[in-house]
Amino acid sequence: MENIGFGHHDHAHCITETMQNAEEYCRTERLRFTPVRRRVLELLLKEHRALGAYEILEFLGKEGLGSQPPVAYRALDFLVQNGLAHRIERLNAYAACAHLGKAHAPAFLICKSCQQIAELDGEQVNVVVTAKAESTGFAVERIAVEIEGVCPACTGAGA
Amino acid sequence: MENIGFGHHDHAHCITETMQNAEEYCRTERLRFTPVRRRVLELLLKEHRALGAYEILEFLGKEGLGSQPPVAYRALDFLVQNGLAHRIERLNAYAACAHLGKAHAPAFLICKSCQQIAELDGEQVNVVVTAKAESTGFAVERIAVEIEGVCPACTGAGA
DNA sequence: AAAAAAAATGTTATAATATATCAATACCTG
DNA sequence: CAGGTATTGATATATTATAACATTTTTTTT
Repeated sequence: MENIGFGHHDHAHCITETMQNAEEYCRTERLRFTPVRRRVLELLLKEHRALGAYEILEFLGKEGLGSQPPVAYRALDFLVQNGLAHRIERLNAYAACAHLGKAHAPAFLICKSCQQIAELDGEQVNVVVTAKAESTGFAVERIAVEIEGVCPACTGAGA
Repeated sequence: MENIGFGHHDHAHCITETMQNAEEYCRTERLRFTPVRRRVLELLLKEHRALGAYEILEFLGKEGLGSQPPVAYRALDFLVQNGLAHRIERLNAYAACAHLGKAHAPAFLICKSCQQIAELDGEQVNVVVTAKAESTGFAVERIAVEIEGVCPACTGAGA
């Protein structure tokens, strides 16, 4: 798995490609990629950072796609449920998944300064942690690894 | 570091010992271990699970120690800040630290069924994650590892 | 194609979690 | 004990999230 970092990249391309992957993924999985759901994923990709449900709702409202909290929460639940987005517990916020569809073990880098988040490959961590946990008889279902700090760009900028 | 698990233990002893350690820790660090702060830590130890701020506030209210949210949040902030308790992001809740005072890298096991939490030694995970993160130029400040699943007791009970 | 079932959306209301602000009090420290 | 700092008290409000039920859309079955 490739680590998606904080570096510069072809953002327009990363959006269209991920959206295409999402379209295809939903088609093959027979999931309904409805307008609201599609738009929420697009917003997450476009902003390229973790967005709160109410931030998303604000965008949706402006675009006539709904203005009540459940609209945003339902779309986000759908995306998270199907691995198209992740919930960042630390921030009570949501970010587009950087490795669409593939089962993976994300570890998140959260920049305190610019709120951007990056997704590291947490597979190794996952293995270690699972072994440890299961040796105690605990049945692991979900692992969240969230790393708070300052990204390279913000460190450089003196933040 | 010893892993604190879900097994049976001498709970009264674990409370008094941890409280004593906390008292001493605060004395040597010149921290003010005020009645509210002391009581909140006691409650976390007594319940032996993650408690929400408002659950704690309810206890405090009954005991005349304050009834407004900031009372609970301030005490919890103090405990977390000084390593006497941890915040469990996944639950928006708080748990007493099982390894008082020592710098450590906790990883939490969260039982979906009984809400008890256990603290694993996350040192190994910490090292792996920190190396990975810092190789991207990210300055790590805080790592949260939270593992959701079902504890041995609840698995046995068919939960 | 019509009927039935399932999934998604619209809408209202409210619950749960958290913080800002400012006044009052307690407690160190010189 | 005067002055500064940390803590607590109290009010208000912000932020995040869900329950519940009506309506509409889509899919499946007949």
